[in-house]
Parts: sequence; structure tokens; C-alpha cells
Amino acid sequence: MASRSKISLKALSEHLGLTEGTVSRAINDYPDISARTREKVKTAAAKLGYRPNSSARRLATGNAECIGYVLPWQTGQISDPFLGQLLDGISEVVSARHWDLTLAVARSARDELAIISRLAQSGRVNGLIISRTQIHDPRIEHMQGLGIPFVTHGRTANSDSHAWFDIDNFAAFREAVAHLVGLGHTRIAHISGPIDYNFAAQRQAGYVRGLLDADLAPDGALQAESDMTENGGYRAMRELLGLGAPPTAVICVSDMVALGAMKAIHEAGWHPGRQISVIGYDGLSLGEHTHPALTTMVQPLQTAGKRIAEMLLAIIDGEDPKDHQELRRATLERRETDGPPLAEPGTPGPDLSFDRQRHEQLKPGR
Amino acid sequence: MASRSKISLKALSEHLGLTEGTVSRAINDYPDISARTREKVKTAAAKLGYRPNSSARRLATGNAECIGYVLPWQTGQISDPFLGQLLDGISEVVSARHWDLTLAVARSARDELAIISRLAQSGRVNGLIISRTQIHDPRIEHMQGLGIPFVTHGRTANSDSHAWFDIDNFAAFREAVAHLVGLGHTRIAHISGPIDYNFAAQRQAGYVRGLLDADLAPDGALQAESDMTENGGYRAMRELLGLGAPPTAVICVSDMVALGAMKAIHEAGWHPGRQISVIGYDGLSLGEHTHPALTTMVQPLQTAGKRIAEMLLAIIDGEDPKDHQELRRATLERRETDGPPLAEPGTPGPDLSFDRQRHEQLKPGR
DNA sequence: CTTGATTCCGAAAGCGCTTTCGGTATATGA
DNA sequence: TCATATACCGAAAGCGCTTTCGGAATCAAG
Repeated sequence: MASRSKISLKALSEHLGLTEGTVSRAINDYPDISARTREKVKTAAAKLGYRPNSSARRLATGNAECIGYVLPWQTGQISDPFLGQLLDGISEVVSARHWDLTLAVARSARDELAIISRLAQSGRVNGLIISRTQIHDPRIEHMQGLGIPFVTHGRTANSDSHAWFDIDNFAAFREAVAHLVGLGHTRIAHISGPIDYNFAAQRQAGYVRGLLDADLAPDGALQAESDMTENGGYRAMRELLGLGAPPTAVICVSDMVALGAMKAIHEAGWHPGRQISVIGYDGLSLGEHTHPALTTMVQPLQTAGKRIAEMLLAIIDGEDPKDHQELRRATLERRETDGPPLAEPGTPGPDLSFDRQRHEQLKPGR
Repeated sequence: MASRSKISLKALSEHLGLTEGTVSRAINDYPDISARTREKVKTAAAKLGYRPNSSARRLATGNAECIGYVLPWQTGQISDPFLGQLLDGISEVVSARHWDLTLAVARSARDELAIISRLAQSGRVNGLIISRTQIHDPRIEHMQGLGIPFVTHGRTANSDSHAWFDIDNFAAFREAVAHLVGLGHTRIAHISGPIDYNFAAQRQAGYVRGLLDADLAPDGALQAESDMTENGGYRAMRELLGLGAPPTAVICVSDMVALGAMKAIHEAGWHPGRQISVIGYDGLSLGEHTHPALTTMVQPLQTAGKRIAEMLLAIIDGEDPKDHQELRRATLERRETDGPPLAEPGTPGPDLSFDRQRHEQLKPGR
């Protein structure tokens, strides 16, 4: 079946005693080819293992049959399980159409604009997916200027003008706060991501709003920023734990960040879910297996990937990007790191003497 | 700089008053173009934002300037942080050459062979990377039959015939066992991956060899199999803990599996690193932030990605695949889940009454 | 049997680039 | 000055496919 030598349209048509044009139309189901010859052509094509050459086909049709996903490379972000889930969804719908997915990782913002230009202007892709949108995202108007279809994973300051898929970050974090308030917490901290990211800003706004809903005053000291890595979460949490009056609960911008935060909590001799509640975001399956299991806001990542890809294909097919803006909600999944506060407000913090530096020294080196 | 309308070679050459051929040769640094006109052409190209159309160029040169990475989709594997690290390395060298990386996820073994055929025969890619090799891997001779350059991440039964990059799994697990033996363990369990995977088989063999090195008899009861997910590790560990005489140490096929195993250990009221030592594999950064931090065999994943891509490009350039076979070693990184055994051999197992089903019921639903 | 409508396929012109092959200029040596 | 070599560029033929257009055959209707 899989013949070793590539067979061309020309060879196939000669084999059949037909012209290339006829064979091509037969294969592509043109209506002006009789059913009989269409069948004949198709069985011959299958038998000889004919595959149209993509480059030739793409050149002739002007269609790349390919979409690009360009992801910003930042410390640690690429190893977030987040990514795989999304890719899974994207690739599912892309390959259902027999299109390709090309991946490009950009190592800097400027690099990313350059990659977008290359991909778009060289006609390599019919459309682009970008993620980790910023509030004022230069990529948006860059792509609009290039006239290439795209959809963003996440909104921006002027989301009206383009297609996007997003989770209602604001609502999610507002809900998370409400949940903690309902449990009796009043000192609720937030570990955010870099605040120029749209999702980080929205989550933070939701957090603040949640506090205001409960007539709690947002406290700058209870808000730390992390770089979206486990280590970032760890460092931010240590900061929070060092406060005179540490929080009784903390909401983290992502599960990976929450993982780091839990580490810091454990090191301080506290237990997530007892002295301090922790809520993550993403709903990664690994959170079910931490100790204790991480309560989190679940977002449908694989669905996100699917929808984003579907939207992009629709836009490529000519639909209006403005008709493709989709907001979903995250749902709270209670696992084991949330609970009522133990200590009265104002209780002194945990013992931080188990310092990480010392810990590093004690560790058997490698 | 980034002009909106795509400009073709023809337009550029007319603008310059030269022929397309001349302009093309100037851009591609042919020696028969004077330095003066070459400069003139290049600056004009830059100013007008000319990008050669990929499809046309690919068709004319017969070079796709693209490699494919086809990854088998299995439960949970796609969300393993493992993947991102590898992609990072691969994309780094691919984009340094201004080539593309197309990603395809295969949802079944047959699907995978079909994808490989399509990619290769349609001339979409110049080479392929495949991962998760099996001992007798049908993909190998399939690709050899197609005559497409490829390199595998992981060896196979007949590794001699193709290019591969691999970690010495055997040595790694042998070393892990030796380490545990050195700490005084005699009842050492193994949670393996699906044993038809080459890496799983090698790791198991290394495990067995490690036991034999120490004159310990391999015990079938201490060997469980998992599906490479956290949940798989969890289930396997529960099995092991249910044994009359449970192990005092367990080596897991991956960090994610180890995460699940630790969950089971915690649920049983034990502590990883005390009543039972746990060693993972991969060296994921998230293992530094589990509680306690996961001792693991670190493999250089990002380097793996880079080397694999470099090897593939070299082979595409005409080098012999047989000259590109690279074996690296994993290194033990002691963190907090390994330690001397507490209990005497033969001690009864932990309390398993905290059953997961009950736990599920207690959990606030979503 | 003729006319007009259909059905089906061949012919040929691209798609936008690369690359070989000649053919002018220009330079080199005698 | 002429012959020969050299530098540089134009012309043109593809690469393998798609798609429009037109023409020959077939058919139904008058």
C-alpha cells in the first residue's frame, strides 16, 4: 500500500490514460467528472499510494492548509501542563480537517512579532493562534495590519475588534474570594501573575471585587506577584508568610504557582487547608494528587483548544472575527486545601526558621 | 516596515528593473551577482517587506524546510510537562535555521502510521521525530520504507539501523535501586509504565538488575504497572500498600506517576521519605515543590530536544543515521523522599481504611 | 433527422519561486 | 588592437498541482 517512491499526478494520469487535469478534478470531487471515472481514478490513486504534493497544491490554490500557534517562551511557562491540554484540543480539530499545525516558540516580544510576520507574509499559515494576551497587546494590531486571520486565547484592551476565547477570570476570582469569605476568611491574599498579562489583571480585579463584595478592604500587603512558575509561587508565599499578620487564605493565579505556595506553607510547618487555605486555578489533574489535594478553579482547557481552533477555521473560511468571541466560566472544584480559618485574625505568623538557604545546604548536592 | 500587501518576486523585480531570476539569485547569495546589485536588491526587499512565498519556494526547491513531530496521544501523556521541555529544545534549533515545526498528535497506533505516511509522502516535512518508542516499533520500518529521515526519542529492538537519542534507562534504575539498597532497603518496589514501551522495559530491567546486584530476589508482588498518569501511579501504589508486607521503597517510572504514588502514601497515613521512600524519574521542576520534595532521576529534557533536532537536521543534510545515536545518563537528585527504612521487613502495612471512594463521597460535589 | 441541452473530458494557463544556460559587457593578456 | 577569459545578468524552463474554458460526444425533444 505505502509505495516507497512518490508518485506524481503526471505518473498517475499516464497510468490511467487521462490528463492531469481530469485526474485532479476526479480526486477533488468535481461534479463534471463521471462517477465511473472518478471511481477508477480513486482506486488507482489508492493502489499506487498517490499523495498530492502539498507544496504544489498549496501554491496552486494559494491555501497553506495550515495554522500556526506561536507561544511566548517565558521561564517555566513551557513546562506548564496547561500547554499540552490546549495543544491536544487544537490539534484535534486541525487534523480533522487534514490541515497542519505549525508551532513556533518566541523567545522575546520582538522575536514574536518577527515570527508572526514571517509566518503570515510568507504564506506559510492561513491563520494564527496566540496566547497569554497582554492588556495592550502589540501583537493584535500587528496581525490586523498584516491582514491575517487570528484568534487569541485571552482578551485584550480592545477585544471588540478581534476573535478571542477566554475564561471569565474576573468572575472566577470573585467567586473564589466569595467562597473563602463564606468559610469565614477575612485575610485573603492573592498571588498574581505579571500584571501586564490580561488574565493576571482580570484575576486580580476579580479578587479585589470579591473582597469589596464582602466589605473587606483590599490590602496591598496581601498581594504578591509571581512569574507563573512554581518557584515564583514559592517566593511570593514566603513573603506573605513573613507578614506580621499573615493571611488565612491565598488565591493563586495558577495551579503551578499554587504548588510553589504550598511548598512554602509546608516548610513553615503549616498545612494548606488548615492554618491557611489555598485555591489554585486551571484545574490540572496533578492538583488532585498533591498533598493535600489542591482546591482549584477548573477551566476547560482541552475544550478551549478545540473552540479556538474551530473559531480560527471559521474566520479563515470568511466569517467575521467579531462573531467569534467566546467567554466561558471556570468552576470551583473543592478538594482539600480550602477550609474555615483556624486562627483569629491578628495571630502571629508561622515559624520561618526553616530557611530555604539552609535547606539547600543540607540537601545532598548534585 | 511590515507592509500590508504581500509583495511578490515579480513586483520586486519590476520595481528594481531586474528580472525575477536575478533578484532571486541576489537574495539567495549566488556568487554570480555583483555585490552592488546584491545590496541594492536586499535593501529594496527589506524596505518593501518582501518575503518569498514558502509554497512556491518549497515547490521549486523540493525542500519543505520543515520537520514534523508526531506524538502519540495516550491518556494523560499530553499533559506531562515533559512534552513542553522537549518542544522547547526542538523548536530552538529548528527556528534557528528558519525552518518550521509541524506538530501532529496521533490518537491511535494506526492513526499514527497514517499520519506519518501523509506527512512524508506529501512532501510536507523533510524529516520526523517520534517519541515513546516501543521495543518492536512498527513505525521504524514504516518510516524506513518511506525513506524519510527520522530520529526517535528512545531506542528500539533494532536501534542499530536508525538514529536515536536516549537516556540510559537501565543504568538509571539500576542506580536508583543501588541508592536505596545503600540506605538499607530490601523491599523495593517498582511502578513501571506499559511494558511494551522501550523505556518502561529498560527501566524495569534496570530495576531488576539493581536488585540482583544486591542479592535481592525480584518479587513479582512488588512490581506494579501504571499508565503513566498520576492516577495510574496512585492506583498502583494502593495495590502495593495493600500487600501483607508492603515495600519500604518504591521507584516510579516517571515523576507524574510518583506524584500519584505519593498521594496514595499520604492517604494511608504514611509519609514519603519516612515509612516509604519514593524515587521518581524525569527531574521535573514541579517535583521540587511537592511535599515532601520528590527525589528523582534527572534527565536533560531540553537538551534532548535540542540534540534530537540537531541530529535530524544533520541526517536531512545527508549524514548517515547510524552515526547519530546518542546515549545520555540521568543523574540522581536527592530531595526529600528518600531515606533509610524505618520499619523492619515484614511489618504490617498502613491503615487503608481511608478509602478513596469514601473520600470522593465526602468531597463537595462540582 | 435536426436542434439544443447536457455530460464529460482535454488543453492550457497559471501559482511564485529556483536554477540552468547563454549571451552581452567588461576586463585581461598578447 | 584582437582574442580570450571573466563577471554579470536576462531568458526560459520547470517544480506538481489546480482551475477555467472550450469542444466532442451523448442525449432528449421536436
